[in-house]
Amino acid sequence: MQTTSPIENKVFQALADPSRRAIFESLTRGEAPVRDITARFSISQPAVSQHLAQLKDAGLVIGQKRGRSVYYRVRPEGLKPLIDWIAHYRAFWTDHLGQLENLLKELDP
Amino acid sequence: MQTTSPIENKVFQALADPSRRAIFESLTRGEAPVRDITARFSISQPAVSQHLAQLKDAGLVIGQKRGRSVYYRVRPEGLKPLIDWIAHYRAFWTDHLGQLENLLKELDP
DNA sequence: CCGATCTATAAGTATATGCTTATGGGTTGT
DNA sequence: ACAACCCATAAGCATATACTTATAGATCGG
Repeated sequence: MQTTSPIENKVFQALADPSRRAIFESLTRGEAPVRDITARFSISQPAVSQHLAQLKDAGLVIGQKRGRSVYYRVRPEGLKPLIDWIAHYRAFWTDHLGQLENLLKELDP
Repeated sequence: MQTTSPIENKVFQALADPSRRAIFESLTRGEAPVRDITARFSISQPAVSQHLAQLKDAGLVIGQKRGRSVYYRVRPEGLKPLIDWIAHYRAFWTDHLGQLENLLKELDP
């Protein structure tokens, strides 16, 4: 609609799909080749590759080719746009309700 | 795909659309009736109402009828699922890279 | 070298999504 | 009461999206 950075868009959109979130979350347990990721879910390997491509384009994961496998792992910095987006309204939250302050304590106790 | 709470899904999906993020962000400036929100963007009033309905269903905004207007405002607690989702992996972030710690300092300085 | 394995990409399809115009219900001012 | 206003909802449409199967390129084991 207007002033939204492309990367921010990509991150939000990548995480909007439950399958991609599940894949992303599963990579939290550690890097894994595509075949292993595929085995964890009930969708086809191409579907997984397509999701990974989108996560990668959003900067949320990276893939490293080793032999005939491609190992994917999470890129924590990829979440920065998401965190920045929330942080952008910190002043508002605290001024109006102070609710976020409590929530943030859960994050950084 | 699997174990994703419905509300979490709704929040992520609601924020995935740039128009809805823009509307949500504009409500950060304060409550506003639908007509005012509509005036801020270049989409029709029904489109705005549909976006607001989805944001409301996700718990991100609430609407209050006053006269013939409906004033919408942000519901900060609505972002909790988003923050919880990030926080859920805090241990992972800090254990592996410690990157998120720095990011969090931006949030709660 | 050859068959098997691993992954990405192409092509096709069904559904979801975001928008539009049309309309109806509710509220206000005259 | 009536016209104007505000909003939500219905219906329709064009595009986006998430999946499938088919396939080709790359790599490994025997």
